[in-house]
Amino acid sequence: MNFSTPKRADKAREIAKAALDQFTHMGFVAASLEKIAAAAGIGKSTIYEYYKNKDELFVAAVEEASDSWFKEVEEICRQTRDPMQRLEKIAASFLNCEDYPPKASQRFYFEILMQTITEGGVFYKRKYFIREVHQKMIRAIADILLTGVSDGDLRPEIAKDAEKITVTYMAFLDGMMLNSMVAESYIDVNGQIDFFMNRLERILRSGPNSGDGEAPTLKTEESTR
Amino acid sequence: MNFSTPKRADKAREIAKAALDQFTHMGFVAASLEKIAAAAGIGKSTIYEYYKNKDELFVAAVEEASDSWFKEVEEICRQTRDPMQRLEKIAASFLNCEDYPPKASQRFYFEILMQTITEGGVFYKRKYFIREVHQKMIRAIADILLTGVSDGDLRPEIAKDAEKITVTYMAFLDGMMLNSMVAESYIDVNGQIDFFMNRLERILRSGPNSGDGEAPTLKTEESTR
DNA sequence: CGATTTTCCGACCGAATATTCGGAAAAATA
DNA sequence: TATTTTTCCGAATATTCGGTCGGAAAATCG
Repeated sequence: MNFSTPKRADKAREIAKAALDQFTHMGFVAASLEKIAAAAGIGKSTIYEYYKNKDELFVAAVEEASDSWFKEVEEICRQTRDPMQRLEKIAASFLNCEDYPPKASQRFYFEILMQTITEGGVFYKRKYFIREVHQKMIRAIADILLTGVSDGDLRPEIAKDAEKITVTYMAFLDGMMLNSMVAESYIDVNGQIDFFMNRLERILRSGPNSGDGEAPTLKTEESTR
Repeated sequence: MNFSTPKRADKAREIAKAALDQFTHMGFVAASLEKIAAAAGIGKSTIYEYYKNKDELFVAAVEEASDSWFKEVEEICRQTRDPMQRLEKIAASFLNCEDYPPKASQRFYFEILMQTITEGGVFYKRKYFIREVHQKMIRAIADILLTGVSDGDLRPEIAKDAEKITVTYMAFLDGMMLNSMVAESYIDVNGQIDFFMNRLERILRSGPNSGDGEAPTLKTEESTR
């Protein structure tokens, strides 16, 4: 649509934010345009002045969310230089370990994935859009690893596996996110993250003996709980 | 409902299977009762003779699916004794590495999770149901690890971490499943699994220092390329 | 101020879809 | 065979929702 004037653009973003909020709390289908309009304090048909249809609105909401994700990663990287600490902080923020009850952002993340996966989903025929974001995420994480290597904080040998490690790390986060939502009552999510990050650190970190091999520096497992 | 007579029970399962098929291919919302009925070769309202409503039907479909998952794990454990091989086979079957195009079972798996996570989802107020299945899955995998330890195939020290390792393994599988559906074009899923399983093996397997000779199927990383 | 453009929205529309209902068809029973 | 019970389903119901339309209200312009 036409966002030429700044006023229009502002209003469009306002609507997108309200939409993001609704999508996040109730999912794409359940978040009806009526509810979104009500949340934005406008009439339903006004939405159509700014977005062609519900799908476009969802796209705008996704952009809103992904922007804030990358901003958060940037912020974390600004606050701490150590690569492992960065990864830990990103994991924590991704899994929202503190403010538990909401868990809203995770749900939205899965909504996006579902819309990409399911036939007829908003992104099913626009995978390129989600892939772009996804690849950008991978690159952001891989960069942390590579910077860690060139800074001498991580083993140099891992550079060639940076992407594989990144994908593994992200897959773990995705999976734990699911678990945390289904099984929060009997799975110690933070403990699991500690456990994983601990193992990961042994693989990545430049140890006293940088020799590859199994069972490197023994570390107390007690730190996980 | 009343499944007293065997005939009724059979028919109910037949309907549940047709429903599972539809849910799997189109998701909970898109799989209308009309389509399900058509797939089952019955009239739409006949479904209501066997299930109170769509939600109940979904529950039945989930039971159908989880049964077959556990049967598959059992079968894998019957076919191979080595714990790492078991885990690899389960991962492969979970991620459906061979018959790719369908990817249907994964989508159903996520449908279940979404129905558990999203407000108003079928399982949102029945998490206990999904948790039971989930915990049973964890137990099944953890058992493989513990059996591996007591058979001397895996390090004895890992026994106390069996559950944490299991959850990590499953979280990775869940996450990779998502990735495989979104990013199949630029992520080498099988390579990632090999990579993860390889690292896992180094942690779990009784090393050369335990006198047991080194792992028979130790892979080089090159095997992924 | 009057005219024109832009922004807004209430009311409506059509398409789905879950669920109900009444009775037909079939099966069981006597 | 006659009757009762069970199984089935076509048609109707109610509701929800995405999207359209025509015109009111507000802003902009000359």
